[in-house]
Amino acid sequence: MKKMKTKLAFVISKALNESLSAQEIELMLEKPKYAHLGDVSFPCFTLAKKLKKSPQLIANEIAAKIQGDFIKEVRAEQAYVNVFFHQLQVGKNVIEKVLLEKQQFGTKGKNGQKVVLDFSSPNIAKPFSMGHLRSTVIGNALANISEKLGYEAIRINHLGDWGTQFGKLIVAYQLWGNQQAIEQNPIEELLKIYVKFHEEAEKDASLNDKAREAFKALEDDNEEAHSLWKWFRDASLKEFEDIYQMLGVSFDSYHGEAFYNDKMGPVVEELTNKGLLEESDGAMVVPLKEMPPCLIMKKDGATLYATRDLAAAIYRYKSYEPAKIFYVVGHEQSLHFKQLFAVLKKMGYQWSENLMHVPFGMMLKDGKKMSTRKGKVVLLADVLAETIQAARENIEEKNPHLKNKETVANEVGIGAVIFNDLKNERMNDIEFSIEKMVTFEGETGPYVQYTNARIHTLLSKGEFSFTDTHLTYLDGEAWEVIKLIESFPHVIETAFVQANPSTIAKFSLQLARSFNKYYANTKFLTNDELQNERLKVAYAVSLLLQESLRLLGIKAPNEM
RNA sequence: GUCUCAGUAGCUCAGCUGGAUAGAGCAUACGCCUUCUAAGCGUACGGUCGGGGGUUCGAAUCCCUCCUGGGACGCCA
Repeated sequence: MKKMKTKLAFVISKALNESLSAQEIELMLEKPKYAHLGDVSFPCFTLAKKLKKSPQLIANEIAAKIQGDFIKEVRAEQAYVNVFFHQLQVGKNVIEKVLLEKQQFGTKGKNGQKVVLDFSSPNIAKPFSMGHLRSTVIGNALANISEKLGYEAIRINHLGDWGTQFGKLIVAYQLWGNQQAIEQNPIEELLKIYVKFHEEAEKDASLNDKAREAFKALEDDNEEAHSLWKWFRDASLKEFEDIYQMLGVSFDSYHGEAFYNDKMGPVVEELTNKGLLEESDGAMVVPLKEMPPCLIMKKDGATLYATRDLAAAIYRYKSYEPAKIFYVVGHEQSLHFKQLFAVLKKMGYQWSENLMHVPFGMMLKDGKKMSTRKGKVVLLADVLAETIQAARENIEEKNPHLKNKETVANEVGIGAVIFNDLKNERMNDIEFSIEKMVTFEGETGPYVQYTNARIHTLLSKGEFSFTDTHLTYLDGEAWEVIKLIESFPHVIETAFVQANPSTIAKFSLQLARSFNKYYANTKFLTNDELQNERLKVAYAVSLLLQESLRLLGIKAPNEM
């Protein structure tokens, strides 16, 4: 099935005796601002210069020449050629395609290429806050989108599992740690002794020296230090797993920072051999054009963040040979990634061009960055508990006889949180608001889920089944719905190209809204020959709503 | 200071590879459940698209400049 725009562009190109190619024309086609002006329009301003005629005249001439079985009417209005499609004809094509392909609509065949996604990446022994949600849900959605478009997605959780804080944790544990408490509540307890360490270190500076020693021991592979580190890591990870399970997120690799400890030496060596390193104030750096130099080694010879990321990029490229690597990491690290990619390029790695930083805005509280220290951190687990509770209350109030109440409450509550995040333009900062998240009206995840659930009721009450995929009738009010359905494959591709899942969230809202409008004014269960035709459209809508939600990592209950 | 992101309705945001009359949701007011889930639908109210220049037949959209706010800028990650 060709896109309607593509078909129309072809016809217009012919009308112009192919003085412009169909591809060129397709780029010029636009969606009229108002529905009464048609489905697609072709502005003739630019042609006016070329043909030395008034745009109105050109519009008239083109309008007179174009026709096709899918075109119902063509009007020249001012400088525009406004085209109205034959609604049933288009609807027939689109619905048939969706009914046949179901959730595979818009899916592309496997292309044999891999996409590596580095996302979520929380720090060990620190709470999983609302701040970590963004990377997690954006990365997960991008992975799903990549798979839909034929890529194999490799999901990597680049854990923050190394660094001097582990020296502090080890010392703190040896002084005040309680094994049982940590087993039961790892992150809370570890955070507690971590905070205590900082308080005590204010009074007794020798603690910091001890922490340095402990970290040194850890780096030297001291057995006790290592086993403590591993224990902290495992225990934290176990707790993160609960969150990931709620969010429906999984990973192919948990190789965090520690994994690259033994892989940085060769990178430094390679940089040296390639003559890229320079000494600067005692540190080793790679100077870069038009940006600050990239620090590779501290004056004490220790490696840095950038060194680790270089090692990771090279390792990942060698292991997977991916077509793309996405780094779903906050915007505040944009410079770091620019430097990282530039250094790889200087090292002669052509593939550095396939690395893409996918930045996003911050989660703010009271207009400011959330900070663990200032007690401004909001735990994701707490937020999810609240939204699930809100979903429970809604169910009790609105649909008390629902089966699987608890499952649905989870799906709705969690979906609300994920959707609330993904509907936003990636780069925008988001002001944290629990009130907004427990509101299930308007532009929210539950609104989309609810629309889908109502369609399921329609389908089951109407005993919908289709023996043929042919659509024989279409309500005028369903036209906007049909046009949206047609655009779905394009929406997915845009989301991928722009690495922006919000495109899909916005699409799902539009589709739900336009269906609800249709639904509000149309009786579906009429027990006549039209019932099944209307249900075909409704079914197609529900398939796309479910698929959109799935791509975003959100469940779509049949009832709620 | 340099770089970067943002500034659109009371609030939260969409629209930004330039196009016809500026779009949603929330909030407010008023309607619509004796028939498909009211977590829904409708009507009304609401705008110097941060300011000023420029490019263009045409600018919320592109360029310059200024203002405001966030972030990043060598030995943290």
